[in-house]
Amino acid sequence: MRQLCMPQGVAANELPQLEAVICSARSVRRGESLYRAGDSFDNLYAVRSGSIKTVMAHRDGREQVTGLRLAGEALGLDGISSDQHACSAVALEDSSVCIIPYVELKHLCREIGSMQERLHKLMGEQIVREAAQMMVLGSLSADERVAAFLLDISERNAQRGYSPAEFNLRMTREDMGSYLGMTLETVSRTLSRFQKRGLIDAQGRFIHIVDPEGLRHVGAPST
Amino acid sequence: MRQLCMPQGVAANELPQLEAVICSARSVRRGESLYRAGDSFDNLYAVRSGSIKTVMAHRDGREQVTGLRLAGEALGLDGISSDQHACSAVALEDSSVCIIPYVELKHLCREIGSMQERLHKLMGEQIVREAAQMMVLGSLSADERVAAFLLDISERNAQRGYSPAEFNLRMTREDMGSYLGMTLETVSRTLSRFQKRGLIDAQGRFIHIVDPEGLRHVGAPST
DNA sequence: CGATTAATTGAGTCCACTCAATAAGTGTGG
DNA sequence: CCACACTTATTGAGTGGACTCAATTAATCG
Repeated sequence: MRQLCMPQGVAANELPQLEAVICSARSVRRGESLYRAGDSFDNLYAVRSGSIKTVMAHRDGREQVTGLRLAGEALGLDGISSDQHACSAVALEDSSVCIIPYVELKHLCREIGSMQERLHKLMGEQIVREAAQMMVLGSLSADERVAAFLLDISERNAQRGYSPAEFNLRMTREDMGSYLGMTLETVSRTLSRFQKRGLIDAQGRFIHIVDPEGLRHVGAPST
Repeated sequence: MRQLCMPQGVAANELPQLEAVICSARSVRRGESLYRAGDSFDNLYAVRSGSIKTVMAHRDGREQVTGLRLAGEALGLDGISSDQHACSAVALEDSSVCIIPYVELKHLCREIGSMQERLHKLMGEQIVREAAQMMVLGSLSADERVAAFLLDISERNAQRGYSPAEFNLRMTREDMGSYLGMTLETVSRTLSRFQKRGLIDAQGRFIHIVDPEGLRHVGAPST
């Protein structure tokens, strides 16, 4: 648990203080919401096990997956700006999270510089990650989007000490399509094509990346 | 200047302390970069006058506009996560910015709770704004994207005390297209069509929003 | 095991793209 | 001030990539 909740960048001697703030854990069953858009914002979370998607809704009801959090990653920053969550967090599988009360974390950040630094970096990382996803949605072809997504998951798995080559995606083709701005059919076709080209080996939601370099060079729209 | 640099949420009696941190201002000529992707991150900025776009580059050189900052808005948060800026900031017109050294701001945030709160909200707002833009790029049709963009600018103008109905956009059709994930030709055609429908009155980069409610109801892809 | 949800694949359509040509700005120097 | 070069914007014609609709097939789960 020490490694999972707000992990990097906190000096070992400060861990007890952080643990004093992390009051508790909570489990979330598959399909259940950790929080919903509009809920009052009280806590940040760190995914302890499992995986969670964040979903944002448009006025007219259309929904889009705006993020995916794997074990070890932080969650809930969307509530800071307005004291209400801007999106919903839904478990993709039975998961558990650490609860980090924001008010207490704020106080801790005023006492401990490295905690302040860590929280700022966490927010900064999300800002950069979302900007990168804007590039994916705005500039890449369907093939490139799927390739970029697979490589992103692969990289994040590697960082967290799991296999970068094999993983269980847990989300449906529809979720993937929603996150990547395309239809579930196009996602499915693209994965099938990647498989035929020998780039991946997909059995439903279980993905084996055979040729990461190949994925990295999946062609641009036309040029 | 008091209203422009880190404006809302800072109590009046704390302003002198904030002003001690805002060391200086800087002007940026049209087309010039305030900072470039890869530059070391030292300062946050507040746009004092003019407007600035942020641009992110893909490995292969493709660029995309990821944000637009108007007078009164903050800039530079993309550098916090890695101590290097993740995108470039380019002036759309001759502009000036306040320079807020990050290290000093961090110290101030540890001393003054409302400053900490303000910085957190600033970052949280950017996170939510970017998530909303992901929705625009992933779920909306070309017409809806342009309408959403115009309404966003209109709203931000209103918040800053300018006219929500008339404004000079300053960016080219290409910049708009890049930001909205479409080609400059499609942007141009869409604006022309809006004009024929009596939704807007556009003279080049000068936009007059005639029927904001109409814009809000620009149709979905098919349904 | 049967019921339901998820994934694959095919056929045909359409929206936004590319390519291209013209028009309208913008700014600079003679 | 106008003429020139250059950038930006508009509009047209035709194409194509991702969409919709539809029909199976494969998983998943009570």
